[in-house]
Amino acid sequence: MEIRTRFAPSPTGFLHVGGLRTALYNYIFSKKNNGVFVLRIEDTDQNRLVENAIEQLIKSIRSFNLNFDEGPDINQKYGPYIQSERLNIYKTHYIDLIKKNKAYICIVKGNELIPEYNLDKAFNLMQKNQYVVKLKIPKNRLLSTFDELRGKIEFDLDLIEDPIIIKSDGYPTYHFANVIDDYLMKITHVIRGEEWLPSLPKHILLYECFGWKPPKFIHLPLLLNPDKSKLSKRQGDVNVDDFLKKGYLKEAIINFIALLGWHPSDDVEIFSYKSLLKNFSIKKIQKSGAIFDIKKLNWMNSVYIKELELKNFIELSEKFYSHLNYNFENKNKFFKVFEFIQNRIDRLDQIPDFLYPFYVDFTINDEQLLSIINSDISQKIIRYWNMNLIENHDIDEHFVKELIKDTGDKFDVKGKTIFYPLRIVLFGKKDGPDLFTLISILGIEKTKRRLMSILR
RNA sequence: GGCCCGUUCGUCUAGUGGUUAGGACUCCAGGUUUUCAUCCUGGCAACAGGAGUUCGAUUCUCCUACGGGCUACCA
Repeated sequence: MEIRTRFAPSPTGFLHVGGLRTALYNYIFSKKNNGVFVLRIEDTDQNRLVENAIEQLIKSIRSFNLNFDEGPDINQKYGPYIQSERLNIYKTHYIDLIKKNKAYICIVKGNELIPEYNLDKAFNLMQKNQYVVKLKIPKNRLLSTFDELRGKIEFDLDLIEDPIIIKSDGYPTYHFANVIDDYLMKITHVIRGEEWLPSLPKHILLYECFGWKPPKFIHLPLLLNPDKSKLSKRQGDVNVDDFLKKGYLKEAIINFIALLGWHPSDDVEIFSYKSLLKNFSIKKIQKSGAIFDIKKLNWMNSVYIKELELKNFIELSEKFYSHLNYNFENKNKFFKVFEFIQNRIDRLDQIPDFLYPFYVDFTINDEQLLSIINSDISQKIIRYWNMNLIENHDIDEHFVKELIKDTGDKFDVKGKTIFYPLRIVLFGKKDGPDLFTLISILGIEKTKRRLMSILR
């Protein structure tokens, strides 16, 4: 049988990292099995709709290459794929349930819901009254169901109240729409968040009422805040767009969230799409929640950044530096700068800070740095370098190394005593690129200008 | 409160009826880099607790504790 999975977000905002992980697992599982991945929009709460959210969601999902085979804008095989466009489908189904006595209506009177169990009366009242539809939960029954990860789960139905399946505005609730659609869209595996586990018996019961075979259920462990509560805004970013804006690479994000709740048997940490596809297995999904640890993401992101070809790195960085009005005409310098940067950042939004000293004639204000460059020995060293760096001479790595050695011999100093003042003057910081790199990026003219500018 | 789910280093996790309980991130130390970062090496650090089953339990069962989720005309 063809494997069919779905991702079914509500258009209440941007794509959430938890949502992205759910989408990813659904996608990978279907693709691994040569199956079909479906996108369905669950917009049955008219109060929480956010403008353009559907477009945004679709854009985000596609930008991570989680290409769905069926969805609102592609391949309408079992469409429409937007729930608000399926109201008539839900209607025939709930009418069916009422007729079968599996559901009943309640007339809305102010804050009260008054049930009407008599069929004739009910259909009559429905003509000119506001009503909701409730599912009848059988009493005195233990419902036994199954989650592929957790095994058998039992629920005492006496503890569950009759849930509303159709709201008074005519829209279905999640519980109802979700079951109807998963069935009609021939979904074989429902992979969704653990927060749905408590309502599983309602869903199973609905399948029963219609006489349908339910799909397999896999309830994913939750993504957690550092304090172990369900991942939310307030304690950091949750929108994938925010991560993109900070310069996390898509591949790194995918890799990282894939490992939040899943890991194969070996010690590998870095996974491409291909290896994810190859290694993924539902059996290896974790049961307990996973804290979203930004430090590990940062590390992983830096790994992905370092692996990039310089050309690709520059290309991906474009929107993080293009707004700066620096003169990037000197391509040789430009490449050298980025080569240097690539090894030192873990997020692309850190690029401007590193670009700054190379492209802007900064002044040094920090007390500590000033006191270093103003010391007698520093001034002597800087003057010595200014004398020895001569334009039109070949200033290569060897030359700079020799000059460092000379300086050490001449002034009887070494290490930081030499490097700090020079680097502060040329780069604005004690630490950073080695002197040869620095000089070769700045060029001899600018190097000398910076050296001279602080000479007393 | 009730119901459901969960519990291996601080974090993400591997693993097994008998292991020195493995890896990664973080942190620390050393080396390389006459700075820093990178890189390399090493180190710290975990089976929630109690019963039971068993020759032997981190692993199987039960209980407790703790954590989380759900408990809407939201998903």
